[in-house]
Amino acid sequence: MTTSSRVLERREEMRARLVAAAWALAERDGLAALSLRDLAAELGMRAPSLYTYVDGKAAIYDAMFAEGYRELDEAVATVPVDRDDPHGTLTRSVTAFLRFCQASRARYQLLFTGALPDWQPSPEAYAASVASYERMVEGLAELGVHGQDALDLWTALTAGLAAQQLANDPDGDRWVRLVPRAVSMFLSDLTEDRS
Amino acid sequence: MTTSSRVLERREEMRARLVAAAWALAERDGLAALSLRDLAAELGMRAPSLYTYVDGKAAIYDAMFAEGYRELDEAVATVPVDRDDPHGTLTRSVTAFLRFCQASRARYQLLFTGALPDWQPSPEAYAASVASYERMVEGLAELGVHGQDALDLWTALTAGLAAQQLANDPDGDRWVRLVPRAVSMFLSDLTEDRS
DNA sequence: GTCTATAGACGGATAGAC
DNA sequence: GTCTATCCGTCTATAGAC
Repeated sequence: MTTSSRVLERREEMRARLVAAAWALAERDGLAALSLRDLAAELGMRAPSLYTYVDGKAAIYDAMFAEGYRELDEAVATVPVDRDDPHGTLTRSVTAFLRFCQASRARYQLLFTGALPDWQPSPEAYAASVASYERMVEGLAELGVHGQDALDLWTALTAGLAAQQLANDPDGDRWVRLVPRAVSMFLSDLTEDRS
Repeated sequence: MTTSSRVLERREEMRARLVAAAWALAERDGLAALSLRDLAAELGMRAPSLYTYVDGKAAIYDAMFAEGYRELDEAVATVPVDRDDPHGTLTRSVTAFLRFCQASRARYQLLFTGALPDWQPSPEAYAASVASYERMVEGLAELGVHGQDALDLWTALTAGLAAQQLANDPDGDRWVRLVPRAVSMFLSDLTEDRS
C-alpha cells in the first residue's frame, strides 16, 4: 500500500513551514545557534517530531542552502540584461546582489561564508551553488567579460563589497553607493592593454 | 604583601603559552570548537587550572584577538613605503596582507569575519582594530589615496581578494596573482574625473 | 504523527580539598 | 597553583508508548 498523494502533499507543506521557521530562527538568534528544540517549539511541536519531516539538523541546513540559491537566482535573474549597456547591467546586478545579502544575514552566512563549523553542503546542494556560479559566468560573457582572471577579479570585487557592507553598515548603503564606481573601475580595467 | 615580580613573570610566561596553545587548537579543530578542556590538556593541566591565568573563555578569545592585530601590524609595517611608487608599495602591502590571512585561517576568521556566535571583542580589544585601520588610512594618505569613498573601495577590494583566496584556494595563489592588476585598476580609477 | 523519557555527549564555570 | 568533584546548561538523536 503506497502513501497517498494527499499525505505526501501535507508532508511537503509541513516541510516548507519547517524550513521557513528555521530561517526565522537563524535570523533572530544566529545561524549557528539554530537548535531543533527551538525550531520544534516554533512549530508547536517537540524536537523528536521533526524527524518525521527531516532527517536531522544537517538536512535542515541543506534544505536552507538549496532554497537560498534558488532565491539568489530569482533575485539576479530578475535583472534585465542589456548587451549595449554593460555598465548599467552590471551595476543593477551587483546592487541586487548586495540587497539580497543584506536582506538576510543568516542566508548570507550560510551561502557565502563557511561560517558553520560542523556542516558542509551535501553534494547535491553544492551542485546548486556551482550551477549558480556558471550562470553568472555566462551572463558576464554576454557582456564581454571573458577569462578566468577577469572573473576572479570580479568575484573578489563583489564579494568584498558585500562583506564590507554587511560587516560595517548592515542596514545602510555605504558600499552599495560605490557599486557604479566599482563597475566603472572594473570595466575600464578590462579594456586596458595587458601584454 | 605584594606579589613578587618573579611570580608575575612566571604568570605572564604561562599566559603566553596558553594563548599559543589556543591558536594551535583553533587552527587544528576550528576556532569555534576551542574548548577549555582541550586547551588545558594541551598544557598538561585540567580545565579549572586555566582560571588561574585567564578569566574564562571570552578572555582567551580577547587575548588572541589583540595578539592577532599586533601580528598584523608587524606584517604590514614590515613593508617599506615608497612614496614615488604607490603601485609597488600597495602591491607589496596587499600581498603581505593576503599571506598573513593565509598563514592562519583561524586568525583570519577571528580578526576579520564575525564568525564567532557568542563572542564580541571587548572595548579594549576592539580599539586595537580601530587603531590598525587608522594606521592603514595614514599609509594610504601618504600614497595619495584620500577620501572615504576611495578608502571604502580599497577595503572592499582587499577584503574580497582575501575572502576569495581563503575560501576557494586557501593554499594557492589564484587571487594573490591578481594583486598587481587589482592595484593598477584601483589607482587608475583614482586619477579619473569624478564630477 | 506526536509524544515522553532518556541516552549520551559536550560545554563553561565554581567549590573546596590539598 | 592544581586538583577532583560537581553543578548546570546545552545539544542531537533514538526507543517506545499512545
